[in-house]
Amino acid sequence: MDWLLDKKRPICPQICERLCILIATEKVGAGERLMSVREVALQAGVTPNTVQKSFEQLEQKGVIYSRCGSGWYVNEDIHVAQEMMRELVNDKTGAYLNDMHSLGLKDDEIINVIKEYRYE
Amino acid sequence: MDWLLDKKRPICPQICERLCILIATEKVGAGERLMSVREVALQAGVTPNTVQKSFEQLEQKGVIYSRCGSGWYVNEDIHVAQEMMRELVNDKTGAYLNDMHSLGLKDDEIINVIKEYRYE
Amino acid sequence: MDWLLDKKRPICPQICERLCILIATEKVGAGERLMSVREVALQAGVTPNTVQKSFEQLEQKGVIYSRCGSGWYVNEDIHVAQEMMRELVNDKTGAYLNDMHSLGLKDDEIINVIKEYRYE
Amino acid sequence: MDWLLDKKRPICPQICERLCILIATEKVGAGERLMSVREVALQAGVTPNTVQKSFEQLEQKGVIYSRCGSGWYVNEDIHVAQEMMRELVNDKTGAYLNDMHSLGLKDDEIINVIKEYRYE
DNA sequence: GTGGTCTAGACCACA
DNA sequence: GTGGTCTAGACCACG
Repeated sequence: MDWLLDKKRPICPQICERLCILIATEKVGAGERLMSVREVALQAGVTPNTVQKSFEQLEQKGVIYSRCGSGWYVNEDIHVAQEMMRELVNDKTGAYLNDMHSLGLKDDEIINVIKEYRYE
Repeated sequence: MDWLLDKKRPICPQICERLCILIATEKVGAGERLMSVREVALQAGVTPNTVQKSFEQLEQKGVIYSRCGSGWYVNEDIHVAQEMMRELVNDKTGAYLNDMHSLGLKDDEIINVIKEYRYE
Repeated sequence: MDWLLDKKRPICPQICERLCILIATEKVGAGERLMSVREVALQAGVTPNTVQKSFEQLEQKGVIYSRCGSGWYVNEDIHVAQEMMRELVNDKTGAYLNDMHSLGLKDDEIINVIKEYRYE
Repeated sequence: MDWLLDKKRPICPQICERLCILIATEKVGAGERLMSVREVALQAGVTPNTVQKSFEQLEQKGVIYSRCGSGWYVNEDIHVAQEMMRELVNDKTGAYLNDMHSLGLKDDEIINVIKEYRYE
């Protein structure tokens, strides 16, 4: 699995988002066990500490839960994860459009910018 | 003028951006005098200290310059400001596309999301 | 029998406590045979491994003993179990009073809270 | 201020509780600034890291909020803090009574145990 | 000075 | 092996 973290931005929420996608898209099914904190940390190249924080945040939102000594498991109800994903898309899009408007771009110009965007 | 600052993010660069837009879009023309540090601070609801820092950063990039005892003025050449704006658009678009890809959306889905976005 | 385990806390000591209560309150009499490891594991919804460990800990404290190939039996002297129970009561009460004091309650207020507690 | 932390239990929730009491009892009024993370850390004799975590948990519950570079402030609505305190008392009492019942004690016996409890 | 984030590494108890 | 908690210390940008 690619984690492709953007090191310029806080890592913790990025991990949260990635895990959330795995769950919302049922790559890891309801009730199933997620990768361990240490495993994710190794793959993503960050410290277990940061990953732990991400897991805890998702737990607190009701997306996953932990069984001590055994691992982290996806909540039976994945509705929360899916709703969270929808909100993320909406929030980020809203913020982006806001920024673009502040920068003086009209809606059709924004779409052009996106279509013509060249990835490095 | 609305400053609409996001209190969760660093204030200083946000002020820079806003001033940059004013200049690049010629709301304040080349050679003209900008609002005073105090005026901006009052409008934006931040400390003059922060605004001062923003002005200095723009000066250092060659967008504006100060005349002792008189205030801050837009550089005759607004090319730099316009280039900065283009970079802003590009950076923000890149970050946004990155986020959306992380969230599992393909390019055409992203455009759909934007087209269907409902402003509140 | 309800095992009602708190999945947020270590399972092993919880099993120990429950077994200890059964013995101290003579629900299972001195010299009698306890449920099998597997039976307990099934009822409580944990792995036999964990239950086995609990039995061993109780054995080591002299509360029960195993007869090879036959199962686990309550010790003739249930004094140890009763002493353990008394300690449990004391420890839990101490922790509870500590918590309440931390939350700013005085001794008489604590007793009122308990008297007025409504079970759901 | 005494923090009187019980080093046998997790420190983080203890800090949360203490801060919550300060707010619920209006020792620190609505809108006021709390002690800094570092200050609490020094007083309580723990690392700033742990205190930071506590503050973040209270923020997430809507009890306090942070102003970057300035400090942590009590939310205008202290209702949340007061409700949180009530819940803490209730939850801990419920858990305690549950435990005591499991240990075979009746309500009046429990009150006797508390009245006769000797602090070390 | 402040909060925010992360690293590195330790220790514990549970499975 | 796993999660859970904490320490120690670093770096950054904001006020």
